[in-house]
Amino acid sequence: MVAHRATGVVPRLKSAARREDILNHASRLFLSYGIAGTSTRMIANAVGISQPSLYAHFATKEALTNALSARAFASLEDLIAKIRSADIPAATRLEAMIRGYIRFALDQGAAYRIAFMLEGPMHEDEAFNPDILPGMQAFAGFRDGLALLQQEGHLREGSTDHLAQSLWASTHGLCALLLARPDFPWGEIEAMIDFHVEIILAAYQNKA
Amino acid sequence: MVAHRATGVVPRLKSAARREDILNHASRLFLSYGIAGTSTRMIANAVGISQPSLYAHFATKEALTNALSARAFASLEDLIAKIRSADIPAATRLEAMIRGYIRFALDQGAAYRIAFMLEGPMHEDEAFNPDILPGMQAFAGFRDGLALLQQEGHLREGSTDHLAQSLWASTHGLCALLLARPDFPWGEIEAMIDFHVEIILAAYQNKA
DNA sequence: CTACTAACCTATCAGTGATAGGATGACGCA
DNA sequence: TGCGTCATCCTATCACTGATAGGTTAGTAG
Repeated sequence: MVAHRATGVVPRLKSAARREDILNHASRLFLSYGIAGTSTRMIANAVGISQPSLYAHFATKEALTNALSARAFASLEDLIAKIRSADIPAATRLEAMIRGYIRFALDQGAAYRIAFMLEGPMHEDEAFNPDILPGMQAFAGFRDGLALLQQEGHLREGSTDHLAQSLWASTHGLCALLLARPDFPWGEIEAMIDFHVEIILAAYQNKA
Repeated sequence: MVAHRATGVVPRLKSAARREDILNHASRLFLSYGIAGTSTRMIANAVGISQPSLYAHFATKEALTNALSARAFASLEDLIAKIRSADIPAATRLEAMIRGYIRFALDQGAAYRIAFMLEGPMHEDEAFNPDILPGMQAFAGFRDGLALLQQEGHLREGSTDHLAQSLWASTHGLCALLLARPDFPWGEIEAMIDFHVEIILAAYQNKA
């Protein structure tokens, strides 16, 4: 763990490269030990720099976690955009989006947690945290995709906002529980996901 | 905040009473400052005892939060049991359970978070945490209620376990998002809840 | 060769959860 | 009444956390 520093082998890096380096190590540590269970010293040690050096790149530990979340959600946004414009039948596009979302949440557990499962602001009138924006943008893409499906008649009628939020909630619920309670007796997880997706599709899709 | 200690007014209490006292203050503080944002010293100060004295009642801070969760979930279990045996038409019992669940989650936000939203064990093979059991028992009651409804023909067919977990996920999803992201532009929250409940009922209820 | 700047360091801070070991007060029993 | 016993509660302290202050070093432009 101290290999780098002991041998003084760590090269000085341009700020941007070092920043990516930090994010990569932090991401790996968060997955192993959780966010609260990973200290800034652990991250710095893994990178091979001193703990205060982290603060040249991120103002706080929270900023670091938010940056990590932002990076991951940029890829979710890509994923959703790709599915929206993909050459697949509109009828199966909703399923692709839902399955893509679930896969992303389980794969990028740490990032997903940061964006949607951490303790939020305590008072509703608090300032909106702009670092959370990437998650919100991904959701906006999701919503727009639904709006399009609705226009094409593949989504049930009703307020698109309500539908998007409700569908989001139903999908998020499974992701959140699987991430928060992996020790729950879920049975076969893939089967559970299939079951849930099927019910969601039946509930939100237009079967006309 | 230091009123008690400064005046030496705090009486010695029998262990059980002091324990309840601690839980009550901790619950209030958790709601205001979050779990991570509430230190053991804040709790001790509010109660009017020294910080180490907490450890006579709870082995760790986590044990305290778990106890708080357990206490709250006992009341959720009561609520569900009450609804199950209540003199209401079987057709509306599902809706009552879902709405009761949502109301509980939003009212007892801190307890709900502890049971279902905190960082769980990192490795699936880790020992099952018995302090989480109350939440699991409440879920078991929920599941049994669904099994009964299914027998009576008010729930769609299929694996009761899958149905319970899926319905749980859908309901939990909304609760979790509302708790984690109160700053999201939800619009009118009550309307959102109504909308979601309606969709859930249509998806899981047997309309025969 | 010098001056500047970004990268990086050591030393230290207040605050955290948790532990060790001593003081105090109530209650049962002689 | 006096004496032990034991639960309650304390002060002092631990290792560790996130964060800050201020000095050092390496690369680079002139």
